[in-house]
Amino acid sequence: MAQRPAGTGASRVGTPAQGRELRARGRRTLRRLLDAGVAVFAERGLHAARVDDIVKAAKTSHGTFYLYFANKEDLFRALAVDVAEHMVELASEFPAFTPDGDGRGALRDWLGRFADLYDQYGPVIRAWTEAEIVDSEFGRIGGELVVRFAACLAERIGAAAPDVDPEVAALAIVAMIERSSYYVLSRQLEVGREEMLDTLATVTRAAVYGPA
Amino acid sequence: MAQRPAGTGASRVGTPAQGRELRARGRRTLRRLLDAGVAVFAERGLHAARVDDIVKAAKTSHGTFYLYFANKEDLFRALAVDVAEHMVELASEFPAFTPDGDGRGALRDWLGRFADLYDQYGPVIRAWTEAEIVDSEFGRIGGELVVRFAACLAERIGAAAPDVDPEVAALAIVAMIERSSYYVLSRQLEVGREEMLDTLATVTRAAVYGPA
Amino acid sequence: MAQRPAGTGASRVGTPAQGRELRARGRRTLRRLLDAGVAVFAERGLHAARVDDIVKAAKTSHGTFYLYFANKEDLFRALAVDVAEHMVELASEFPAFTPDGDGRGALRDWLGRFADLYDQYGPVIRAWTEAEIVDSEFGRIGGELVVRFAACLAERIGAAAPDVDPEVAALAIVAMIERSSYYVLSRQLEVGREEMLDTLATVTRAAVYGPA
Amino acid sequence: MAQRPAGTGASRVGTPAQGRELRARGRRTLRRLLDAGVAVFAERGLHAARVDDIVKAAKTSHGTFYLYFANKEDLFRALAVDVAEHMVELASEFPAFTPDGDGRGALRDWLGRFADLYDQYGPVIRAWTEAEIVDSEFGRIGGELVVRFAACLAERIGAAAPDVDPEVAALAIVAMIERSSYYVLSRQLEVGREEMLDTLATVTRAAVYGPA
DNA sequence: TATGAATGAGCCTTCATTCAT
DNA sequence: AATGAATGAAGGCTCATTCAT
Repeated sequence: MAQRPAGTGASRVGTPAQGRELRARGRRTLRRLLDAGVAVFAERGLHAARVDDIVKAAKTSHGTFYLYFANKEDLFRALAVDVAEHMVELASEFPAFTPDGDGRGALRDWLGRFADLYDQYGPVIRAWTEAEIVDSEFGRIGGELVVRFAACLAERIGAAAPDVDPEVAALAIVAMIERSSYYVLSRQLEVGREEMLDTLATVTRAAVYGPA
Repeated sequence: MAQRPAGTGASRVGTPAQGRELRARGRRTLRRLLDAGVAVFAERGLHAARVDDIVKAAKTSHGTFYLYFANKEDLFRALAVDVAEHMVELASEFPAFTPDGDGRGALRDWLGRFADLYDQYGPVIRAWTEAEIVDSEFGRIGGELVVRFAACLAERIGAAAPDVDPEVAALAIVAMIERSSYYVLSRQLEVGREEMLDTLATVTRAAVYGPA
Repeated sequence: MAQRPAGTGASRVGTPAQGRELRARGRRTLRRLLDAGVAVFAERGLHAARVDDIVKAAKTSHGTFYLYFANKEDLFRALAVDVAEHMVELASEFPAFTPDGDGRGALRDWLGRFADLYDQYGPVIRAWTEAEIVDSEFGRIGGELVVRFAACLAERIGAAAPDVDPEVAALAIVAMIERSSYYVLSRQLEVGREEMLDTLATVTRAAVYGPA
Repeated sequence: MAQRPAGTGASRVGTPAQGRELRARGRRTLRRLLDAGVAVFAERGLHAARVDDIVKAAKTSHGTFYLYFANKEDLFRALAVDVAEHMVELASEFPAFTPDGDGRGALRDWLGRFADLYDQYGPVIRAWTEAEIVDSEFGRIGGELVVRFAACLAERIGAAAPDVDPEVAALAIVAMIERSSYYVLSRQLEVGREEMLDTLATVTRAAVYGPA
């Protein structure tokens, strides 16, 4: 998804200053850098990741890195924006809650898609939590995303469970889903994907509809 | 490295076994450093925190810092161990679930105490998530803590909700509580403490007992 | 650490196996650093020499230094290995002893070559004795060198003077030659080069052939 | 030997500023510090030796150290002066060379006494060579000592071997003896004391009297 | 478009020395 | 006479960023 031909509306991540057209070679280099970014942020976290690690992983040079990104944060932002779009899209497809069994199936499917996204972009998502120091730029990007994400859920919850604050409940549930995915990914919780999805579906649904 | 002094009973932090006894002055310095650590980790996070920030906050010198701690991580560990003990203690007091109204009140109280702990030590707790790179020492401390914490809940949940994997459910709930506290503390969620507690109590209870 | 470049034939220093090929500019920088190392170690000794002194002498920056060497010791090692090769080579050319006058001339020539080597690399050789704490790496390099150096002499001595332990005698003579060169270089002994060489030739020869 | 009662001509090492009388306790502390100095300089060398090492070895405190010595160098100087006196004394007893067998026996005895001294004070002697950077104070102390030491020999040699520069020859021989002792002490040369003494006696004698 | 090389501010850590009790 | 505690100037090393080719 993350292409860099400047000037096209399709582009999601941008070159630092100059918005130059990229030829095939440039596009390949850019892609290598983005992929390397995901890999290195995954392995070392945002702060510990060095530009040197990234260019080595991308098999390119420091000079080249700065041809494509203004700095390390710029690369992170590019990845983050990309993830954000995916997540917002996913959030907008959060299934409507209904008390019948169908609702549960749709919810489980949706959770499966979230897990897929997390598998792919987890490192970037996690790096946000590392950057959540309030006044930093990343913190804001991450924070806004979570809030936006939660807002989508809040709508559905508002209808289904009138006795809780929908915003808070939604955020709580997002937190639950995100962290659970994280624990599974980082092997802190030794449990299979399917079991996690089942449990999350059950618990999430219960949390919204509440006890009898 | 200068060893940290043996415990004095009053505090649990900064007191590994091998240390020498500290005089009153030394104890005061140690306390200033520990407090400064919490403050600085809160403000800047683990990586961004500089020893210089900490000694300035503690109104002492670099040399003195290294008299009490081997390095920044050592200070963090001291704080982390302290938090861990508090949290494990709190976890062991997680109220038994009962379907009547009493259960909800106890749960809300317990959540209140968790929120208090988070107010005090949130920075340290959060810094863990920053350090969760799997093979690092901190990651392990933090990971183990969460698991232990969740295990306490799992016991109760196992009895109350036989149709979910208690471990996963417990971890999911812990995640929800922790992250929610975090969002409130970091002002990413603009909501009052009481509302958060109410909502969390409702949702948590519902999550465990499920829909009618 | 940035690896040091592969050898270019012209020089043997700073050229471990694994390194990348250096361009002309890089080679010049490396050479400046090596030369600066000799100069600074000469002036201040191994311990007292600061990386800062070295980079100033080489007219380059700290960062650059660490591009070529892992640390001060690594630079020293590079120089030491270089010296060691020269010395071993020289040792292998130690003249065969014969009781006639010819032997003495060859010996004097050889001593002259040793003195030349000492003029050029004395600082490094001397720094070894500073590092001779037994279990350190340098100590070992230096120690092995002296032993190897002495072994070459021992062969000749074994034949010439059967009534002394050739190894010990060789080492004693090496010690004498090295220290004398050192005293002259460090101006602790105010004597001209030629006189020193004459005396050493006489004494060394006498030491081997012994009294009538 | 190294007592510190100020004001008595017998004293060889002195307290920094105040020349106060020492009671029994003080004398014991002083001795512990001096002994610790020898031990630590032996183990780590002059530069690498830390005051902290010394006070730990002496089972006393930093504060106490500075009660007895102005600084680390002052302690070293105290030890050095002490050694110097012993060495000069020994040098003055260097046996007169005579071509008969008796001379060899006396020489061997003398070398044995030198070896004893080296066993005891080797570390300090060696530390000199580490400090021989020309313009340092220690370098001067050490250098002068060697020169003085050599001068004693030079007198005898001048008579015995008129065809070499006696000063140079003496220095060369001193160098040989000192380094050989060093190599044996530091285990770089695996040879027994007796063999070393025999060989040194033979070689030294031969060096002076020359071949038949 | 790519890259090898250089830079230097910034941070961590050590250790000789001083101070207060 | 002794000591625990404090200090801060050095000095080592890293790494984001820039430059010249």
